Amino acid sequence: MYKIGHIAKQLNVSTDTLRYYERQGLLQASVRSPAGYRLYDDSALEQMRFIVRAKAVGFSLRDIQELLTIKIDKHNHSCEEVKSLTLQKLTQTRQRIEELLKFERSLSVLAERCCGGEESADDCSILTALEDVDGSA
Amino acid sequence: MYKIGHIAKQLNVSTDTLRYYERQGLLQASVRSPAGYRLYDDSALEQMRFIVRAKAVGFSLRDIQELLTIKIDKHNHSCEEVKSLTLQKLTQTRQRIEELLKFERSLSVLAERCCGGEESADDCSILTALEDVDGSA
DNA sequence: CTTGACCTTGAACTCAACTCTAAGGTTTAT
DNA sequence: ATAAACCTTAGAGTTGAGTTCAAGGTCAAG
Ligand SMILES: [Zn+2]
Ligand SMILES: [Zn+2]
Ligand SMILES: [Zn+2]
Ligand SMILES: [Zn+2]
Repeated sequence: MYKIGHIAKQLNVSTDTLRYYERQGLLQASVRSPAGYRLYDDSALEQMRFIVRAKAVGFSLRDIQELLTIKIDKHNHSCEEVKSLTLQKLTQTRQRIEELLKFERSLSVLAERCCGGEESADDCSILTALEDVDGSA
Repeated sequence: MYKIGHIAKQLNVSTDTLRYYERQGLLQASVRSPAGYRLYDDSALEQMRFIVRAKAVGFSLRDIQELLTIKIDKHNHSCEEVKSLTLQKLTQTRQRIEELLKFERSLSVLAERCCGGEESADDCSILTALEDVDGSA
């Protein structure tokens, strides 16, 4: 049985994060010590690893809750549900990437055109582009 | 002179957003009507357009504040400052894109391997990957 | 027997960019 | 004259993922 600080170090998260996940219903301590300390067993540690890995591939805590619900009772859930969550996250991620790529292209163009010199910004092409109706943003 | 609702419609933002921008120091109404209504002139409208365009290329409201400070007194600011803000934002954007691309690749791999069928999730490869230490995440 | 490292709680705070609510005043059209 | 469509304010709520705080209890070592 491990105390919260031990788990935190193992998984490189803060104890606050572990308590927060508990409040969010993601990970309960297995038992409490007589003094009220949270005590985690190996299966709790494994569950926390699952959470950390799911976060590392881009799932939100809410997604992870759903994944855990399925994982805990696999037999009454289907591959389809899991894949659907994954594809949904994939779609969201791609949309966000598209949006950021637009930003990236606009910002590159703006940066390329500006001389970046020490002289006054009176004729700065970046400001001009943002002012003009014809800013090629 | 335009009332807030007029500006809001023109620029496709909410009146709340305009009031919020005012609180944030981004855009003051030119004057107030006797009844206390905000009245904007064309230069205020232009400034709001600037803000909207800057947002559209990915600048945050805080960035935009800095840009406006420069824009309002171009003569005492340099191209270098403007370009620096732009490059900084570009770097941030690229970093975020990199992060999301990692998510995207991991999620694609997970999704590809899962059959997505209606049968139970007992052997779902996605769950397995997230459980196993060897999850190729 | 006390110091320091650990643990507990609830509540408030953070960031960003709004959005919403309540309770009211103004303008315009019919 | 009254209803619809505006506008005002201060302040609270939202989302997501935590972090920080205050005030205190516990445990091992020296
Ligand atoms: Zn220049
Ligand atoms: Zn420039
Ligand atoms: Zn399957
Ligand atoms: Zn599957």
